[in-house]
Amino acid sequence: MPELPEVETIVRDLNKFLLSKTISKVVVRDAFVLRTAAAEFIKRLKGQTVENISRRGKAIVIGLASKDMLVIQLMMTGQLVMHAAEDKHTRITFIFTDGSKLLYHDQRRFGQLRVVRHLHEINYFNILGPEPFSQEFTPRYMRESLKKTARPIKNVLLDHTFVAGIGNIYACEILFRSKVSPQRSACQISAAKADIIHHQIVDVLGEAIAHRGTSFRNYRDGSGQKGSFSQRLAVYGREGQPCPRCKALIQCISQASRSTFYCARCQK
DNA sequence: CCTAATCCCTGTAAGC
DNA sequence: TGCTTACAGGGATTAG
Repeated sequence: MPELPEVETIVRDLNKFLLSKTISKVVVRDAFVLRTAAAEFIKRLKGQTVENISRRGKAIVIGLASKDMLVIQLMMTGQLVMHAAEDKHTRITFIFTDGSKLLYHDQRRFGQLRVVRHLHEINYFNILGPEPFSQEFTPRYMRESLKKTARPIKNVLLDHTFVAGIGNIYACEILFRSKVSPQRSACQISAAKADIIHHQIVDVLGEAIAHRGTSFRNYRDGSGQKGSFSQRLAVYGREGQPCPRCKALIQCISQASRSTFYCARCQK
């Protein structure tokens, strides 16, 4: 379940391994993850040199010499790894002219890989909100956005049209550190609290990137290694364990068809 | 327009 | 032991 910090870690790894490499061969072992014809996908990648690698939201964007872009959305169980062995979950293998390989693994096949000329060909990029680390994502934007809706704050954080890149794990952790209940209606949150949540969004995501992400189940970085932020999770996956702040037991509830972990005593 | 619910997929774990 | 069922959740789509 890669969220922004995990995808950012992978992109930084790929920038070390992949830049300037030329694709000599693409092996499509499972065309389902392409959602388009394999022949066209292969044709547009073969012989192309990687010019740049970036991230937008939870999507990986690989710029090619042809000015086409390979867009990869890992969704829940997608992995993009160098120096790994192929197995039954290997859906696509990219082979480079220097003999190295990049594997796309995906246990549950929710991920998608597409080659496009412009990002707006993929609807995801058209509706995506600001990047948390961008100048657009200001405390003012945060306050104004929360005023507009009565939805629970947890659901708003998960809404990628509001801000890009936050998933279930970090939404829980951000609200814990902000001492705000995930069930609190967004429009009832004070300006001061909105500022705190804004600050925690930037802080938690930044700290998670510094720890190379969170490996809860499937996530692995570009080298197949786990991220260490998992050890710093205060509430996620900790139902029934004592709150690190007040020792009350962490609760698990369902919101927007996702599990929410929180401390009912110190998150108000 | 806004929001909630449902679906996609498969490995793992819990329950009978 | 072995089968069945529930669950994990990013994002598109459908329903209300």
